[in-house]
Amino acid sequence: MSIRKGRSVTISDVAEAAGVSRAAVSKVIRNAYGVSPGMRARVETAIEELGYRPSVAARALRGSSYRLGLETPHINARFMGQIMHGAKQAVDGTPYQVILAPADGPEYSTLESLADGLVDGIIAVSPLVDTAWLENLAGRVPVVMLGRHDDPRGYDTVIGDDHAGTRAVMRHLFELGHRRIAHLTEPSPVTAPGSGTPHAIRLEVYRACMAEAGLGHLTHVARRHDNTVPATRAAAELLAAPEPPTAIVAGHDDIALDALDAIVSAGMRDRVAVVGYDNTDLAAHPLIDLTSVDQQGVEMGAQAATMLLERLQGRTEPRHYIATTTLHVRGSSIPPV
Amino acid sequence: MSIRKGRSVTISDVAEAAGVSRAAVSKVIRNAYGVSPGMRARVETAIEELGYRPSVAARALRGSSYRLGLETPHINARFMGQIMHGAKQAVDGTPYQVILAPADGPEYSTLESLADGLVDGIIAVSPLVDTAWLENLAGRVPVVMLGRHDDPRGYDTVIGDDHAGTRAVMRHLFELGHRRIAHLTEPSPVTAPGSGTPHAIRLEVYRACMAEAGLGHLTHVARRHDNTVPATRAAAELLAAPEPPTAIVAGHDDIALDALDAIVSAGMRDRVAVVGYDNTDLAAHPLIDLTSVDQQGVEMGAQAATMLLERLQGRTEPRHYIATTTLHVRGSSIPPV
DNA sequence: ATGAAAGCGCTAACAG
DNA sequence: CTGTTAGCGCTTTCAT
Repeated sequence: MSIRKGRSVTISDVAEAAGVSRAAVSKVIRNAYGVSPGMRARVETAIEELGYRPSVAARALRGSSYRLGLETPHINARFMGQIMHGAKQAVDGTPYQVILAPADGPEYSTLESLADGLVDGIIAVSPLVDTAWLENLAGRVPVVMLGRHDDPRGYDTVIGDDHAGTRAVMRHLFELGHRRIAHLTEPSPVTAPGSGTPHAIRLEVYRACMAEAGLGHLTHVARRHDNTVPATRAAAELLAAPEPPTAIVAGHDDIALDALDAIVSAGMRDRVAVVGYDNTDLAAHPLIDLTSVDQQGVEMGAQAATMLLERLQGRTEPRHYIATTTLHVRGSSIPPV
Repeated sequence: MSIRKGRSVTISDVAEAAGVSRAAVSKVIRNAYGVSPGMRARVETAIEELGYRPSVAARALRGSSYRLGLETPHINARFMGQIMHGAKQAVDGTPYQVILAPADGPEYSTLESLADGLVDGIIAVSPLVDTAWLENLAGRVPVVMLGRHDDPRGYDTVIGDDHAGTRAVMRHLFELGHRRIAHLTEPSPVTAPGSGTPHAIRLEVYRACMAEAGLGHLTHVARRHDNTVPATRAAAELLAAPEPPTAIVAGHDDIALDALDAIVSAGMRDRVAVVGYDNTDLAAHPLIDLTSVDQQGVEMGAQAATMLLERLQGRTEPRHYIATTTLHVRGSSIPPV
């Protein structure tokens, strides 16, 4: 917190002030082996007095930046908050920091730009990028992917149990007596069959459950579309059908909120059930009161960051973590009328 | 998008492949003056073929990282989304990118760590840091501060018109007939009188309006407290009073949501009005339907980023932007019973 | 218009 | 235990 003017103080300044070599200062700031207590003390004093802060750029060029990058698609933003929280928690007490790189468009470019030497490791939610491409990326910098149901060798993964979570939702709705259940989800690329994205799996499980219950003919999948059809409109269209669904299974809570919006706007508040996914903070709000699947976002974020730290410490075998899910039943899942 | 193995390709590799000097490659990638079309073409081809990406660390060490840092306190997260969006929009088409640095605890350290050579400029929301300290920081790297009503020379500011916004809220409530109006806001440090933070100003204006209306004796300020008293509880206490307020003016929308939570839980849904601030996306949701002050968060973010870009291009005189406010009246501001 | 060369601030061998 | 040295990949004078 010392205040200094002008060009910033470098490791040489500290070395000079403490009467030691730059290497010695470097060792001190990295807690490296081989520094006498006396020297350490003098160096630390000098650092303090000069208000020295190591240049991230220089460190990164030579070794580590001590930054972990979290790529966050703005989609599903509320869930990302949980991830973020967990990740920060996990790096607490380490020299590492988490920075966020918001991905607007193509995820490739955001990931590349993170890998361009800015960070020592990457946590990302990029369901659509190619596995081979990711393996390659992971060869240059440690990578943990969130929400990928693939089984890669080069990077770690953290996923929720989308099968169990979705089955719990369907069972719950069936038990309530619902038969005409629709699924409202993300645009096709993210839900393409076999793509292995969480949303693709939720969709598959939805279909499977409907079929198993002998309700295959009532299967109905609606999607929002980027920049053209917001989820609210997709939901409204669902509700305007001659025989509207009695329950809507939303791909995640943000979509569920939009579904609720459409339902309320259509004056069908107590005729259509809604279930979300992620159990974001809003779900518990009494005005929303949304039944939702909790997949431990905070824990997922923490695991992801921890895995990255392990990689940074030398682990090379891949690890894959699966978070358990819990259905939180709230007021939005009413029985059919 | 080319895929390569092993150690990443450097500027030397490109230079060699194109049969030119490294300096030439550097000029090409920076669009600098003094490259023949022929050379440019060959270099670009080589870059493409090799999948070359400049190292951010190396560039930063020597000049710019082409990264703009946005420090975001997790408080008031929904508003930050607007800022973020605007900032990204503003850097679109420039070589710059926005990265986020979430500030958990002391803002000083997050700011420092951004300034440690990671970014070329900083946008921050740090109401509590010392002006002199900030001026110093701004001497090392361009800084734009959001929500600071001070008049600094070294950095730029972007603020909303908190006076006008809050006056609009109070006028609206008075016109509805409210007299017993409470204010629910952030913990004291951020609302300390004279601190010049947006929340301090909103509080002052609230007090002033109450006094001007001859209602000084009904002034009632409640606060949430970090980690001890959530806003929901502070609101609940307000409602439990013998003569509860008929309207609650919340410091921002997230607090307003908590107030609504408490009100609904207390079964006082149609007896207490609530007004928020920031007009976040949720305010318009029919289940929330929150009257709120719009202070153009997206525009604020865009302005902030633009100002940073201007600084990076050489501007040195400070600029200060004030966003206008608009009150969006919705269902949450009911008249007193 | 092009290239050679000198660093930016730091870390990692390697000597002493 | 401590210091010397050689770069990391890039930008930037300054010659040519």
